Amino acid sequence: MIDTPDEAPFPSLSEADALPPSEQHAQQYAAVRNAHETELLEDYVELIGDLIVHQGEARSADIALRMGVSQATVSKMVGRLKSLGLVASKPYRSLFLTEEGETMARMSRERHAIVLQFLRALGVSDDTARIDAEGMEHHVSQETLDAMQRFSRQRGIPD
Amino acid sequence: MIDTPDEAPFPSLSEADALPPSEQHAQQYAAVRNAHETELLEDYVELIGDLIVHQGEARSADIALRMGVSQATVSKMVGRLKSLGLVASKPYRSLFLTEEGETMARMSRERHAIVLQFLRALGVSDDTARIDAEGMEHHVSQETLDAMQRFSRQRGIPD
DNA sequence: CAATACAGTTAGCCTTTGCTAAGTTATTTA
DNA sequence: TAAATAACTTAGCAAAGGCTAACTGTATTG
Repeated sequence: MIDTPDEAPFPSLSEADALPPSEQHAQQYAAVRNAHETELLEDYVELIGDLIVHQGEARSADIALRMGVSQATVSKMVGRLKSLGLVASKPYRSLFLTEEGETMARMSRERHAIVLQFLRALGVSDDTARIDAEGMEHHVSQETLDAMQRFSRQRGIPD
Repeated sequence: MIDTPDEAPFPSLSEADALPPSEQHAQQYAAVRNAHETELLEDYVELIGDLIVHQGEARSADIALRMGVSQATVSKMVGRLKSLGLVASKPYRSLFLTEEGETMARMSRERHAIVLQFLRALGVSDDTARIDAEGMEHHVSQETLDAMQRFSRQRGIPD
């Protein structure tokens, strides 16, 4: 009896009822795996950009401190960022973003800001909003970002 | 931190937020790293639960198909889930959730449903909502979940 | 200007999560 | 029921992202 009961033809009211078609399902997970590949890179690049803006320079020790990670880990990661053409530096000196790195940093920062602002507008407390935004920002599509921005603009900050 | 915009309807994106204190900043990243450690486990457990409900049993081949991953990967992962006491099975037979696994599956499923419903209520298209929900669900705190649920209830699903 | 402290790098290890290829067990079917 | 097919497991590899310990370079300062 191989009658593998494939997907229900129509999605019912309560979503808990139907599994998406396998192929679509697989794509969802693939999208998440994909996001994971770039999100750490984006976090580093975003942080480096922020440090340059706010502290004048980006030093490995500060990155390690803020990321809550060892300096060795930062060193290795910076090597990866350099090999990807996102960061430039001379040995033992502080870090700079390439053109491409700048672009990534700007986009990350904007996305981060939109999500953070949105969560606050939704009525989430500041501390929680910061934590959740950090995790969510890499998994939010442009379409959802647009919806968030629309909502924040419309609602502003709740009373 | 300084400029939590309580008055400004929408703070401009170019306006650079000050950096949070290092310690708090590190905690944010730690929270994300922490979420990453459990989210794959949760995805597997949730999927296993869904397969049992919708197809009567959870087989490795189906999991591999739906996760978009090789069977070998599933086999290894299932070993981990078993060693964590979330899944039970006999060799070469299909999978079951332990009590603990059931609990995790239920919680994941609920969280997933809340996020998905919320995104739709926000006006995001179905396909996008599915993809984003899959990525976001593991990074959403209880406080934010509550806010999302409030919003969905209040606004309902737009037709 | 030498000693010390601080910052950055390198080497070597571990775990997780992927893969392919090859082997084992279960099921179907000729 | 034997052969073929499908499902599952195991072995061995790789890349990412952590770590500590040891080393090299830079900066301070007595």
